Amino acid sequence: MVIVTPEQARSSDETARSRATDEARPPATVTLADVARRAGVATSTASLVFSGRGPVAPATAEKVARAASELGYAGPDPRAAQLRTGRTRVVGVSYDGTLAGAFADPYQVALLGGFSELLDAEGYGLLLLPESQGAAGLPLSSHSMDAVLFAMCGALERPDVDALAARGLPLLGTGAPLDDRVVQLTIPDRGATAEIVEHLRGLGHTRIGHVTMPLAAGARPGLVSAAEASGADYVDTRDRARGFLDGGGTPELIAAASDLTVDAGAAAASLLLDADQPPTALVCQSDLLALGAIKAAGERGLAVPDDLSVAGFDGVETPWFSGRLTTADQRPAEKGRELGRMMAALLRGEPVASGTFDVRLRPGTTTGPAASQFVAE
Amino acid sequence: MVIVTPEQARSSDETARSRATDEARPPATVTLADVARRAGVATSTASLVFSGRGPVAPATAEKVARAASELGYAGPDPRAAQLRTGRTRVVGVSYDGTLAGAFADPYQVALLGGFSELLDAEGYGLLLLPESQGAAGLPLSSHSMDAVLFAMCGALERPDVDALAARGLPLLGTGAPLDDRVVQLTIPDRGATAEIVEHLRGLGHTRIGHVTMPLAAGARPGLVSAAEASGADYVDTRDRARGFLDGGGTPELIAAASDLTVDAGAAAASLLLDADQPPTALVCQSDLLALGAIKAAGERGLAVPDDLSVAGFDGVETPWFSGRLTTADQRPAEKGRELGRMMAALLRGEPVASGTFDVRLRPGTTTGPAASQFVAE
DNA sequence: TTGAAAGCGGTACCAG
DNA sequence: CTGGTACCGCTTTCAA
Repeated sequence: MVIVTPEQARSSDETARSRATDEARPPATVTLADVARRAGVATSTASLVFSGRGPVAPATAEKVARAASELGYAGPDPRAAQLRTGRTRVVGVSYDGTLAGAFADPYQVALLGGFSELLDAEGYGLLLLPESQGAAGLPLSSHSMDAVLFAMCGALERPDVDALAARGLPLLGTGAPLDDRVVQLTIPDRGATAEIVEHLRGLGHTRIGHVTMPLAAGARPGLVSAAEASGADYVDTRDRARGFLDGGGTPELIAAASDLTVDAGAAAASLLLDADQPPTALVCQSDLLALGAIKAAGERGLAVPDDLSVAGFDGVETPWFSGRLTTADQRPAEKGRELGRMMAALLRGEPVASGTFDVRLRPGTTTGPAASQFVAE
Repeated sequence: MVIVTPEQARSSDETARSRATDEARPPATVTLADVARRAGVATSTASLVFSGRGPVAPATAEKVARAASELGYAGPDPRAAQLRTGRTRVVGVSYDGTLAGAFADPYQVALLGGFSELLDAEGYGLLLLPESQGAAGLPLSSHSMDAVLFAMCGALERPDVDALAARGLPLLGTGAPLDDRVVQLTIPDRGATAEIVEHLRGLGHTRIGHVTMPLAAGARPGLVSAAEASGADYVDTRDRARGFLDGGGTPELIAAASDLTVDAGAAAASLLLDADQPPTALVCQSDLLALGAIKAAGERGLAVPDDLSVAGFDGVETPWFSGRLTTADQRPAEKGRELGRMMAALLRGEPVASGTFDVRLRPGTTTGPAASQFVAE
C-alpha cells in the first residue's frame, strides 16, 4: 500500500527536475518566465510558442521546447491564461437537486450526452453544478465559466441569474428559469400531453389518470387536485398537467411522484389503480414513471395494454423493456445536440433566438382500446 | 420568440446600472476597485467584505455593500481569485470515452452521485472531462482544477498524468491509470469474480461462460480467447477475466461486449448461448451486461435460473427488473462517497493511502442448480 | 521575428 | 480595523 501525499509528489517531481537542470535552487513551481529565461528568449516569445499563435522561428521554438521539458514545465497555467483572456473553456451545467437524482433519469443523461458531444468538439468542459452547491454557500457565479446551461427542467426562478447575467455570461435553458436573459429551447409540453390524452380517448378510454413529476422542490407526493397540479412550481410539470386537463383527462385521478424514478412512478400509479373507480389508462409525465406504472399494474395482475393503457413522455431508450412504450418522443440526445449548437453560437457571441423543439407522439405497444368496451376472449 | 444576444444582455444591464449610478461613464465591467472607490475605502478592505475573512466595521461593510449593489457588481471575479489563491474549487473527473457512454451505466452514475455528494458539501464543482477533450487538442491539464478523479475504470496509461502531476494536482483513481502518482481505491476484481465462478460450480455448473466488458478502446467485440481476455488493456476487464479463469470458468466460452449496455450484453451472450455446447451459467462483468444476457436467454426460450444461471457485477439498482440479480456488489454510491472522502482529504493536503474497497457476493434469484443434473418436473 | 512592458482583477501581506 | 502595495502567471499590444 503506497502512501502518496501531494508534498511527496511535488518533491519527487523536483528531484527529477534538479537532475535535469543545473541551477542550484529551481523555483518551487516552474513558470513560463523560467522557461523563457532558460531558453534565453523573452516571456512573450515563449508564450507564442505554447499558444502557437504568433510567428516564431523554428530554432527559437525548439529552444523553448527543450527548456520546457528540461524544467518539467507543465504548460501555461490555465488560471493565469483565463484571467488574461477572460475565457475559461468551461460551460456550467446547473441542476435542481442532486446529481444522483438528475442522472437517475436516462432522459437527462441522454440530453447531457448530446450536449457534451458538441461542446467537446469545441474543447469545452462541463462543470456540473448541483443545487447543493448553492447550499454550500457558494453562489453559482463564484465558479469561473463562459456560459451556463440550466439543464434539469425546473424552478421558475433562480437567484443566481442576476449575478451570472451581470457577468455577461450567456445563459441557456429548457424552459426554466423564466427570465428574459435566458435563451430557451422549449418543447410544447402542454400540447403534446393533450395529444396523448386525445390518443387515449380515441381508443375509447374515459377514465384517464395522470402521474406527474414532482410539483416542486420538497413537495409532498401522492394524490393531488387538478388545481395543485396545474399550479406546480416546476414549469414542465405544470404545463404537462395543464395539457392533461386540456385533453380531457380525469381531474380526480392525478398523483404526483416523489421523484423521477421507476419506483416513484409505481408508487404514484398504485394510488390511482387502487382508487374506487380506477382509470383504464394512465398518462405519465416521464417514461421512467410510465415504466413504474406498468410495474404497478403487473403487481396487481393487470395486463398492459389489455387492462390498462400506459403512456410516457420523453422517448428514452429502455432496452430492458420488452415492449415499446407509447410516448411523446422529444429525442433527448438530439435535443441535447441542439442545445449544444445554440450554446456554441452563444459562445461565439452570435445572437441566438429562443425556440421550440419538436415532440412527436410515438404510439407503442403499451396503449390499446379500452378494456371495458370490447371484452376480448 | 425573443432574441437575446450577449451584447443586448450586457447593454440592458448597463442601462439598469446607469439608472442607479450618477457617474457619467461607468466602466464596461465593474471591478472590485470600482466598488471600493465608490464606497470610499481601499480595495483590500472591499475584498475583506466579500470574502468575509478579515474584521471589518459593520458601517464599512454596509457602505461597500451599497456601493456594490448600486454599481451592479457581480462579486469578485473567480478567475482573478483563482490566480491569486491558486484554488479553483473544481475537481476534474476524467472519463475514457464519451459522457453518454459513461453515464449509460448506472454504476458510473451512482458512483459519481456519491462522489458529488461529498464534494458538493465542500463547495466543489465537478468538471467532466470526456476523452474526446483530448481529441479536440486540449490536454486535460489546460483546465484549471484542484484535483482529478479518473472515474471510468480504464486504460492503464494516460499521457496527461505527467502534466497533471507536474502541476502538483492530487490524482485519484479506481485502478487506472496505473501510476505511482495516482492514489487508488481498488476492488478485488479478480478474487470477487473467482468467487462468483466458485459459487456457480458449487451449484453443479461445469460449462460456465463469461461476458466481458470491452477489452480496450475500439477493441473488436465478440468471442475472444482466454489469452486475449486476460491481456485486456482495461485493468478491470483484465482482472475479472483472470478471476473467471482462476475460479474454473470455461476458457473457450468468453465473449467481449462492445460497450456497457444491456444490448451489448445480449449480443455477447447470444454468441455463447448459440455455441455448439452452450454454457449452463454465465458470469458477466457488469450488471447491465447480465441483464442483457437474461434478455438473450429469454429470446431463446431459456428460463433463468432453471435453464441458465446468470451473474453480474456491480450491484446497481435495477428497479425495472423483477428478480434479484446474483452479483458482486461493490455498493457504487458508497464507493463514490469513499472516493469523495479520499479526495476531500487530498484537497486538504493530507496524506492519503491507496486502499481497497470491499465487494460482497450477493446471491440473488438468477442463479440456481445446473439444469442437466436435476431434471425438474 | 523578437523583446519590453502593461495589465487582467483580486488577495494577502504589513504597516499604521 | 483600514490602507498601501506587491504580486499570481500569463497574454497582448507596440516597438524595435
